[in-house]
Amino acid sequence: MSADAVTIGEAARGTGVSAKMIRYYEETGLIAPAARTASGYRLYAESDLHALRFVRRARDLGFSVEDIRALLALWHDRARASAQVRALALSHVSDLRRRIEALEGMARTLENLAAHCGGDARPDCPILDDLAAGPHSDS
Amino acid sequence: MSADAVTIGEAARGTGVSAKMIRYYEETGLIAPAARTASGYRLYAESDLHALRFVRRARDLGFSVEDIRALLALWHDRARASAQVRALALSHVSDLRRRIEALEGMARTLENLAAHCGGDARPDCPILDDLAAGPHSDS
DNA sequence: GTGGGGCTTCCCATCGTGGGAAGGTCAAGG
DNA sequence: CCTTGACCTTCCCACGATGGGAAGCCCCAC
Repeated sequence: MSADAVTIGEAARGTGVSAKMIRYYEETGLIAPAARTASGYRLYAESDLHALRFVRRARDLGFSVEDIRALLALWHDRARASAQVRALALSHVSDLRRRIEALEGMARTLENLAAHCGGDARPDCPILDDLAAGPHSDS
Repeated sequence: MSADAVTIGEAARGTGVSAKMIRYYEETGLIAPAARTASGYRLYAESDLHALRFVRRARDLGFSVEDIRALLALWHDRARASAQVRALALSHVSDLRRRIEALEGMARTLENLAAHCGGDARPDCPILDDLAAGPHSDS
């Protein structure tokens, strides 16, 4: 099995989580307080790095830190029901889908407006006109 | 022509921008400082409400306050070239598309994982396994 | 003239992240 | 043994956009 404990900098390099964020996660109780050397340096064992990679991956998947707290609890709970994990993931998916729809609507509206905007040196621009006209349902 | 100046509360109700945000926009120079009554109350004329609705609409379209600053400048500039507006809008669209793609990737990955997760009471769950396995390119 | 609602400013919190200062530690090289 | 430089520690501040709330003034209707 691999190496012993490493310092925070190596942990950061090895997990893709910045040292700053590792301390933050510890401070907010997302991860357990790290072991310390006699002089106060934090030490990370392989299992700690594993947890950090878990957090990193979940952040990459767009989970909030609070969601990750729940996921980690389920992860550490050997008797967890997969239904809970699945529900959490699917709830997050629908959240993602909602955000995607919102962004899609914005993008479509702007593309429509831009399509009718000459893009030349004339000052007529339906984009500004639309903005000035106030909110309405997009096409 | 319509009414005279209104107070910040009425402006908020009339534009959908909270009083708090109106003050913030003024403080950060996004909108011009409002006129004041003798006793210090802010007063908003129809043209101010127009600008606030412009900001509101642009926020709804996902523009950052900094982007809106540029849009407002172009709006106020009667000799603006529509090309600039169009470029700003399209650049924002590609930003939106990038964010959509990122969210889409997350959603797809999670849906794949959830599809292989029993969702029953057994503790086997590929979602947690994947998170624990660290980052990899999604399927 | 009093009560209640609206306005003012000021400070604080959020969420996740980064920057930087002031100071202790450690390992390598002279 | 001492210096140097890279690393670590804690602490505070900042972002962007928004909301909450306190303390205090103002205005209108009764």
